[in-house]
Amino acid sequence: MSLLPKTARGEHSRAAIFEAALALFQERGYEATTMRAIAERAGVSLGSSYHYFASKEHLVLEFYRHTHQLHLVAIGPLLARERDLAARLRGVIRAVVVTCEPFHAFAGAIFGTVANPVSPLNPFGKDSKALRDEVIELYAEVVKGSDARLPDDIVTELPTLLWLYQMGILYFWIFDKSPGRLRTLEVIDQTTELMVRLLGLANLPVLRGSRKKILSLVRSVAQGA
Amino acid sequence: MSLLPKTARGEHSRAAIFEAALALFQERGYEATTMRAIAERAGVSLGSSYHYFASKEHLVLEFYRHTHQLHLVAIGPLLARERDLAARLRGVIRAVVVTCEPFHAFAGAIFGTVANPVSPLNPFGKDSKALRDEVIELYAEVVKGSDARLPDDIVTELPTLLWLYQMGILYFWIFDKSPGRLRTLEVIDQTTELMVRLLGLANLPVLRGSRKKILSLVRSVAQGA
DNA sequence: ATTGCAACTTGAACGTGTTCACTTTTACTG
DNA sequence: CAGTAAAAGTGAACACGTTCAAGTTGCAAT
Repeated sequence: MSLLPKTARGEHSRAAIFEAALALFQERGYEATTMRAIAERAGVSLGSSYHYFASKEHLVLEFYRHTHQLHLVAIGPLLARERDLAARLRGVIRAVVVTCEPFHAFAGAIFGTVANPVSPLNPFGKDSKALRDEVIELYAEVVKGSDARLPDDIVTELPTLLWLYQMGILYFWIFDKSPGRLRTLEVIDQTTELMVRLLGLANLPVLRGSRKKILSLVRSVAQGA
Repeated sequence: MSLLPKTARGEHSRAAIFEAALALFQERGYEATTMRAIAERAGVSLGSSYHYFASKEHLVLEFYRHTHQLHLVAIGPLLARERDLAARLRGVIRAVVVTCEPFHAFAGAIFGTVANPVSPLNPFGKDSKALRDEVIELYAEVVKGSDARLPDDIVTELPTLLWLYQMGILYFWIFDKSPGRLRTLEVIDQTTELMVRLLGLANLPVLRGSRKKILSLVRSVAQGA
């Protein structure tokens, strides 16, 4: 049972535990970091860690919230200034990998847990719903704040698709060993441009039938999860 | 260190361990099955299990090989008879989920391990290369054996894309709680039809530019992994 | 038959994440 | 201030996956 602290002392402990975990994850990697080491560095007992975080995996969930906040801060100016959809998308997704760069070394170990349908961290699950909705809402903002004219049915489903797209990019980024993670940045530039191009074609007569089918499919799949 | 058996006795032990693991995974699920329980049911010691399988996860890799064999047997007649690409695709992918149906209950627990970039089971990794190549080769056969006329550049990249598509379907299938897994079958029918339709459109002038870009992107991504 | 050696087998021991019955501290009430 | 209940904290104990040094088996060569 993971509890929110109700006293100043509790808040301090919880923060110390998370900070110790984050530091150790970066120093040694996720698996080499033991709960005992985290507790020791945080200056609390092993049992106390479990008072605030239900499991080692839940520390990772907190890590996601943390990077999401960093991401939001990083893209604030861009979203306020830029109106072109392709540029907004490119900037936001680029900011994701830039924000996560300091954690690249242990991100791989974490992704497995996240993709695990059984894990409490799995993006389609209950524990991560709040954060998921926040991220999807962010992409709704990316679309709505642009000057692109898109059909309503697309506007409805696009944020969820962009959320999935972001996860795909992160998965690629994890494997990316190129210097400065340049390959990932290239892929981001190409895919965002391509997506916006295809969105522009969505009203072509030959494609309208497919578009309806695709959107109906997307709705059906999104609802299932 | 996981070793292949060199004597009849060794083969018997290895088979017994795998069969015990498979049975227990089905009865209790992946995580509730302990290596001790597997060893006990197989009639060997705990240490012997590790003589043939480097880890609990490697038992899952063997499980993949097993289901792949079942899948190959199941689709043999279809591939020999049917020439229509959409029908071949639909049949092959449907056969995947039908073959895996008996293992649905514990498939979820396994997928996390598979998606984990750090795990030896991760599909892009070394240990699973042989099996991955086999599956991609299967989809090459699905495409080549059809009467569809596709541009060479597409024929080259399509098998890998279909392999990825199959994994996507399996991920959806894991979450599917509908009776008889009907939703998954529906999604398969819709997506295969859609894909073949889009492949037919790939030569349209408006799309040719995008197609080149998409294929170049696919090549770049596939090579990265 | 004896030897030698590789294949095979064993289970105690290690470090891990997690649990839980218990103690200590904190904050509030009368 | 005393009392008390909630919050915070503790560490021994548990079951697990994994390792390893030592043991046993079977067979080919001498």
